[in-house]
Amino acid sequence: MNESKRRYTIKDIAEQSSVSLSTVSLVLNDNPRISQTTRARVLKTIERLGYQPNRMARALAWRHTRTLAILVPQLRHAFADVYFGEIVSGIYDRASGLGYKILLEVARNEFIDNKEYHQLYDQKFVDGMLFIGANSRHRFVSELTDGSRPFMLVNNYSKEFDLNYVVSNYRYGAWQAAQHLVRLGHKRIGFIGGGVGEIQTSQDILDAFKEAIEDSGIGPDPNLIVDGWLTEEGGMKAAEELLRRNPDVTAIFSLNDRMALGAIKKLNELGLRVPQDVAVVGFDDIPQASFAIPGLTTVHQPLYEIGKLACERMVELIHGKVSRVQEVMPIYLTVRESCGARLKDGVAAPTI
Amino acid sequence: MNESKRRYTIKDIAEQSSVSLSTVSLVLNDNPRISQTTRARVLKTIERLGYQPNRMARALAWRHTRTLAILVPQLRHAFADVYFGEIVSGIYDRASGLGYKILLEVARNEFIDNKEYHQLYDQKFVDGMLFIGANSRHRFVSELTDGSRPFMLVNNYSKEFDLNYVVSNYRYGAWQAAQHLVRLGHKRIGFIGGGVGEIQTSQDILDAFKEAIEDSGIGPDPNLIVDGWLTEEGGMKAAEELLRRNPDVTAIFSLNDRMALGAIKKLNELGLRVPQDVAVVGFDDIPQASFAIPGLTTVHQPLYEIGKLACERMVELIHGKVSRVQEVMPIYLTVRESCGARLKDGVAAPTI
DNA sequence: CTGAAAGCGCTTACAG
DNA sequence: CTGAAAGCGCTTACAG
Repeated sequence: MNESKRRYTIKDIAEQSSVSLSTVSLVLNDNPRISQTTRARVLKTIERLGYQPNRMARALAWRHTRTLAILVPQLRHAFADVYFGEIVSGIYDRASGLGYKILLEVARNEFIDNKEYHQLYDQKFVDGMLFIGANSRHRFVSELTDGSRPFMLVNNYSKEFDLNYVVSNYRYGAWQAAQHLVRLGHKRIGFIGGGVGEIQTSQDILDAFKEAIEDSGIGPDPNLIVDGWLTEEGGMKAAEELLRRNPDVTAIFSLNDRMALGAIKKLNELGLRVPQDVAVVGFDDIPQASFAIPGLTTVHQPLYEIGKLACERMVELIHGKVSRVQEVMPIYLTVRESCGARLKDGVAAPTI
Repeated sequence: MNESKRRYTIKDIAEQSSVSLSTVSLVLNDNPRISQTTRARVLKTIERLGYQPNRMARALAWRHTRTLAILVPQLRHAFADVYFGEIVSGIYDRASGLGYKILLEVARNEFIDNKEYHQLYDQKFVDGMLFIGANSRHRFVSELTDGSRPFMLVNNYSKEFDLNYVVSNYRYGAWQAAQHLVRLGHKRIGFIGGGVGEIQTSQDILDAFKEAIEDSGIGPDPNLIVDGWLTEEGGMKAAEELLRRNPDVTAIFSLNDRMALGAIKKLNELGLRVPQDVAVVGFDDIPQASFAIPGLTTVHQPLYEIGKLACERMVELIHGKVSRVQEVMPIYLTVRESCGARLKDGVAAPTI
């Protein structure tokens, strides 16, 4: 039951198999040079002793660790945010299949000031890093453009720096959602934003929203745009402010689901019905969106798949199979009840 | 901008500082034996070259990595579950403050079959492991009882095995919630469970629920107990089944918030008002609970704090400062609107 | 097909 | 107060 205190090393295996250290190492690495018979013999004693090669020693000799870092911005309880969680799950699952371990990192101030984004690579702790949720204040990413340290933005991109990324088609998604509201006859549509001007994809959503609105002949109105800080609390406050400034609003486009859920909560408190009095559409399609009351119409982002793809490409980057990855994933509107287009559950929404 | 390809090593620092390797290593480890002057000199060239010690080499020499693994069960997109996410955030934040890195692991079949729960330690990949969400099928934990490999159950415990854990007082929490419902006059109270018989804390909730009900003179009724698999979908199905079997139900106690939210959704679809027709209480107090409509009355678990404490104790375990940790955290009911005790927002609930 | 030796980049007794 | 040397546990040319 209780294994002996000292772990076995390659030396033990060599001795007990009557071969050299090199030979053991070579079979450990599936080198075809070793004959089947000695290979089998070595494998047997490895099995018998339950030997596990020390990964630190291998990493030191190999100069890589088969470990990837997932980096997220410093937010309150970042790992409890479903948006990040879905992507992390995708990355983890793919990494696991490819034999990679996942290390968690938060872009705290010290992380940036101490250049830990370099240290992680240089201390040979990770082979690559995936950044979810980067914003314009994370200027250090500019030091990761040259490709010497495999780095990627996940579901985000940069116009300023030439970085690797996998991102969904935010503009098209936002355009679809806005068009949907317009086609439903709404003319006074409020916009609850978050991260606009700081997060490229937030900017994209707002831009596409404006474009869709104006394409429909509805003039832009700065009064209809408020900030909700991407949180439920923020969404509540934003909805309140929006209604105060524009009592005639009949629809709200929220830049993410968390704010949309907050907005619905506030609308409810104000005695306004969703969607009869005010229609609401969100963005992301987090799992909670479908269990909200009413079910939230929102732009579905394939978060988990984005995570998987990003991880896969990252490993290709590490192995030098590709030198640049800049991929855009399709994205579509999921119609539920909060926009009023669907009257009965189970009935497909009219695309008009 | 672009650093030279080869990273500096301790040897470079030694040469450029005109000292030996040992000396550099000793200042790296803050050894007081080194004089202030040479120490300063070495530090200067470390600074100048931007030298970073290779962590793999240190780990090899030290025989530990200052890395902790967080283990979760194999669930669909486990890291997107807010329950886990809150705890992970707590562990991460504390680990970060203590200079530890966090590695993610899922208890997949291969993880168990290949004894990766041993490998992780024996390959010197992690110094300790924290398991969130263990259930009775994870029998491998029995091999982690002897303390040779620092291991801990987070917000869970075992009656069968003598393991380290930090857990909240589930029984008392459940008892409070059940009592609350009883005092509100409910006599036909449905119970939506999940993991009962597999997860010790789930069993505890059910036991405490039954106890509270029976203490109040209400006889037990197996018909009132259904399984909702701990998910929103499951909660919806469970609520439906519960109402079908017991049209006279006036309250529902859900073993977690996710199912409670699903139950409310289903009640809504069935045209039943919460709390007027059916009161609902949940368990966990995930962030979403307060933004649900109506706000969910639920037992607040200090998930983030539990994660922090578990991490802190784990590090003490690693350093041999403690040899056993079995701590229970207090827990209390948070009253919102879904139980009907609170009529207006902002008004404190009567404890009766 | 196999082995001896140098090397990966540190740490830590042991001398001095 | 500082240095030479052995060691942590592997891998990988280089010989043979």
